[in-house]
Amino acid sequence: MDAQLAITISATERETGISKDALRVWERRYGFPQPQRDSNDERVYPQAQVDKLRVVKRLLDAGYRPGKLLPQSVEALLDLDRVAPNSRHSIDARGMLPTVPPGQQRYLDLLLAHDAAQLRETFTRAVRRVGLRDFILNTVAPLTLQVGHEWVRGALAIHHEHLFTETLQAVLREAIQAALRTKSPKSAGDVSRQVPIPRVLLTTLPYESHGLGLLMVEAILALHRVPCVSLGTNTPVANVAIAAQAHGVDIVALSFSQAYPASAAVQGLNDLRRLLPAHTALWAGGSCAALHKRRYEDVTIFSSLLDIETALTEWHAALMTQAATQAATVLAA
Amino acid sequence: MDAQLAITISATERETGISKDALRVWERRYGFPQPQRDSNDERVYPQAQVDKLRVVKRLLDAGYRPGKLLPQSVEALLDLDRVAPNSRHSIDARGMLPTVPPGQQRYLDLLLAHDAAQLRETFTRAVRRVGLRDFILNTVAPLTLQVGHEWVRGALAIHHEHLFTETLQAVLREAIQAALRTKSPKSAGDVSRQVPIPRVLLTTLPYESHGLGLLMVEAILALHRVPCVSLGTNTPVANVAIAAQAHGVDIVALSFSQAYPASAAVQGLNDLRRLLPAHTALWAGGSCAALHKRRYEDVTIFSSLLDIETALTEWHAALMTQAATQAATVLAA
DNA sequence: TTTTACACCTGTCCTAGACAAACACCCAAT
DNA sequence: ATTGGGTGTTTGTCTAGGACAGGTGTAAAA
Repeated sequence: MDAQLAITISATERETGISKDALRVWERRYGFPQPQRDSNDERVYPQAQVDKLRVVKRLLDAGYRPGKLLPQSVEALLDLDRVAPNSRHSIDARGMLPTVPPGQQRYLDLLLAHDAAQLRETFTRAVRRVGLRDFILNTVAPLTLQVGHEWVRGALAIHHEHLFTETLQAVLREAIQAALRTKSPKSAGDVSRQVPIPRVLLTTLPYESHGLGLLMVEAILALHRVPCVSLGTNTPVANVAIAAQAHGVDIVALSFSQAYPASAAVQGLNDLRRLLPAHTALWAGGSCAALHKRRYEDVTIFSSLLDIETALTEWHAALMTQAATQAATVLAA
Repeated sequence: MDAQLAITISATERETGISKDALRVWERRYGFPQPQRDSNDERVYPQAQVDKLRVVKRLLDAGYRPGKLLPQSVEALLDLDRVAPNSRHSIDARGMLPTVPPGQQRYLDLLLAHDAAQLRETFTRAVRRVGLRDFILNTVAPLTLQVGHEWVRGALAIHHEHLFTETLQAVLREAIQAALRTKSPKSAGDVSRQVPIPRVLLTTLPYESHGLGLLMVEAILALHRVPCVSLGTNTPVANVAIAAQAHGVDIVALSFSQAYPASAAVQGLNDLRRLLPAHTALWAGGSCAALHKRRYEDVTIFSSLLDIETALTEWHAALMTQAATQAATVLAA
């Protein structure tokens, strides 16, 4: 039974997202993890250690450092995750909150009950009731954080998270299509009246396979009648730049989840900014810590989905100014 | 310029799917790849070598062996890919064909032209014209293979493939919803009349992030009024088993792409079969070589999407037999 | 023709050391 | 009180070659 629950170093890497190299060097330096050995003298990680590693990974992503975390017990770590985290280390405390907002408990219950049909139905009804915009801002965004939190806590298993993602993906895609099909934007008294519509390319960089963020952005933009070209997840930086030029887009928007490696985010954004033409705007959002710690040259950082709408109006304003300047130049000449 | 096109060993692993360990050991044993070194004496792979590695990977997945491939030149390798491959080594020759079927060239052209809107529109029209079933069997399935082939050849870039996948995903999801919404199955004179509908769980095992196969299966099943619970991609074996029981499904269906590591497929399928209750059927399909080479106990292997419909009628037949036997037993008692 | 035995091929794991980049911290200067 | 520039520490990833289990192909035996 114990042997059944112990897994190889490869499997541990896959399940925790911690590299084999890191697992070995932690063992050497901090004494944890301390895997058993099988008959070939190869590392075998018991379930309990894998569970602790998952919590460690979560806290690392929140900005804590390995030296502080690894010597501690699981209980102490879970306390860190429960308690409001060190403000120096964490930007976004929402995912850490122990209390479940009342409106969300219903979804979590359906998820726990594996009621796929009902879950989907409830999502669809919620979209109809409160509208796509409120649904995303007040339901999807916080619920996604909550599900991630419950998974680390052990309250939800991976397949719950998968079901959640898959169901929500289907609902959002349907809602996006419906929003774009609406011919006359009567109720949407916003920036889209007769002004030029920006062309947007949407994707994530390599190692980022979390695609819900992209769909949320796509949905918000669809409400403003901005259709997107989405490349899905895991697009290499060089290819993002090539695709941006080929599609002739005005804006490239990237999404980074909480678990995205900070160094890759920084380098990816800077590289991409260099590869893109100056007139192409670069937007980046998501709960990755590196986004909000660093400063970037000519990259717009979003800390909330609401910022998209602000940025959209700013983009229009910049375009107007530019057009006015050009007109003035022409007149002066 | 040369430096710009050279990448680290991590990036090479990511772009080719060949592990760092394998890259180093190939260099030691076969003399290829032979990366340059940067100022820190670390490996730096020029673009040309990465390109060759991609072709090598493709041929490895098709059943060739490293010892035969690595000493050869790129040109020789591309010839291997062009010519009909060794029948001992390859099960599915369709992906290797150099000729592009006439109906597909249109899609490839749109993809090359980055015309996302038109591509989607053309797909949608094709579904309406020939129906979802024919669309999948005659267009999506072969086109997916073709796109993979063109990518290895270098005719398509990664972002083309991403756009293809994303667009098709949206179209298929919409079509699936439409198929399920159709209340009365007038035209579909098939197995679904009053007979019990099997509950199906759909997913892929870890390291398999190719989700189009799942959507194709989901669509075919939707046409037979079989709704699926899909967990998306990359679900650990243990969690598939737990989810299958939690959802109370009759069938677990897995998809394996051509690049899926053979050993993982064999072990994953056998492990899963052991973890699932005997009355739960296990289906596996896709162009992974290991599926068709090995024999499995009580696992149904699909070599074509058409097999799904056969298996569905067989499932019903088995159910009837079982019910009849039970009834007979009751009468006898 | 099918089966068994043996040799070779091949990817992943191992150890242990080195180092660059990121981080934490302190102090001086604005 | 905040900013800027040190300095020392922390930390992930790279390096090397060796070892080995399991897969593959081939040749001999049934």
